[in-house]
Amino acid sequence: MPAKQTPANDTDAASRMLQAAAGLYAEKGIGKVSLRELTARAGVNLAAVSYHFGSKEGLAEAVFETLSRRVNGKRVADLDAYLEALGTRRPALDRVLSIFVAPYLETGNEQEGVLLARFIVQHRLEPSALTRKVISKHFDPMAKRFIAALALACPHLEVRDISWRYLFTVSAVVLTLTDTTKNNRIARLSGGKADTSRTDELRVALLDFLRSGIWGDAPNADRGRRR
Amino acid sequence: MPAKQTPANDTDAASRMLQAAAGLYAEKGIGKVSLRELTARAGVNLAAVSYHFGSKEGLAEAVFETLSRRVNGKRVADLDAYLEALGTRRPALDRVLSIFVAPYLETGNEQEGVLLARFIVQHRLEPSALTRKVISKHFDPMAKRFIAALALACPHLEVRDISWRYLFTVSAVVLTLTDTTKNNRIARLSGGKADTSRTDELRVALLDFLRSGIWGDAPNADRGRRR
DNA sequence: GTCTATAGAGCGATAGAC
DNA sequence: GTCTATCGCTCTATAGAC
Repeated sequence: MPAKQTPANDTDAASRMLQAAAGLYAEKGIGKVSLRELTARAGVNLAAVSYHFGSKEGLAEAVFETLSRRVNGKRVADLDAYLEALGTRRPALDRVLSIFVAPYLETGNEQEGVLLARFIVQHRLEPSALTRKVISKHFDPMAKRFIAALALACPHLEVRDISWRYLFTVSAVVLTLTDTTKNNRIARLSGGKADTSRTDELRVALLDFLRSGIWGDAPNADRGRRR
Repeated sequence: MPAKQTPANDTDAASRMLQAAAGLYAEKGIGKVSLRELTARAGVNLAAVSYHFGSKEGLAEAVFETLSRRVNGKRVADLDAYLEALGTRRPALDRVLSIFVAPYLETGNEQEGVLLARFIVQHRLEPSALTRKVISKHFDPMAKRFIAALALACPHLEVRDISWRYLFTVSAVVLTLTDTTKNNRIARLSGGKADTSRTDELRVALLDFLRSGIWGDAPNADRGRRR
């Protein structure tokens, strides 16, 4: 048996369909991929989707179930490990946030971060039975863990404030991640001074913004305190 | 001629189509409205859209052209008036932000804020010729004005930082506004402590978050400064 | 000018041949 | 098991009757 470069999964029809679907979802949007286009890219027959996944929606469910389980499992595991290593000490806001945004910004996995962001945005724009199911199963429990961790990191805040700021954080992260092409909007507006396609700079700027926004220690307009 | 309760525009076929389109876009999403559904609600014939607007896309363009021109015109005018009244004094970050988020949160116009937010999110998720045109014509100039105003309000920041934080601000605002139903996600996650359907509380929480995030005066993880 | 009726294209799903 | 051929549906756009 000759040594193949690709593992068995890459040549398996079902795996090729999953890969093609993930790629097309990230590129074109989740609702804009037809079965004909998808099966052409995967190199399988039109009927293969129905045969292996039952329906078009079955394939999408498989893609997002797998992705969401893996990503959120890792986020919660990383958070657990960090909190456990701390013992009774207060977690650093910055570290909690880093763990939270990691899947969106991991270098080498840019496409996965974009796909994940697109999924959340799609759910907000047009929730479906599929997105609702995946969100409640794989995202809600993770979100509750992070809200609790943020509360530990910010003892001066009430749960109410933390909840609001978690919502704003998620919104800022995922919507920013939907525009990371070479000619993204903020690159145009800033003349290239800021550019979401430079992932490392994006991470630093994003974490700065989120840390300050969540911590909340800013001058109020009425008091007009200076730096 | 008997006195009618409704002005001429409300009974005009074109106006009824524009109103029906705006309502359906806000309720169901911009890409999910068929001509049959739209013309049924407007009480006109299926062919009326093509006749008055050329095509389905022509109608959408009319809706968003009008909305974007009016909303962003008002934002820029309000900003101008504020800056002019100040003379050479430094603008308050809070006031600049209030003017910026106003169209999204104005009470009485909730549906318009939602429609506006949906339009931006739709553009990020699946940019089209139509959204690109409206964004570059009606949003980009407004955005540049606000970035400049934020720079005046935050003299300790460079344009690069301001640009990043403007992007995060827009993202947080519009994506938050896409989930303001009675059973919104953050209401579920927080057990009702935070709830985007309570617009007044949302405004306060959002402006707090944005002001802190943009100003940037938060403890860094390494220094571990306390409140 | 306005509407009816339909053309024409693309879609997801599937029966049945192999 | 896999593929071809096709069904039935929905959509936008428009030609032509009124």
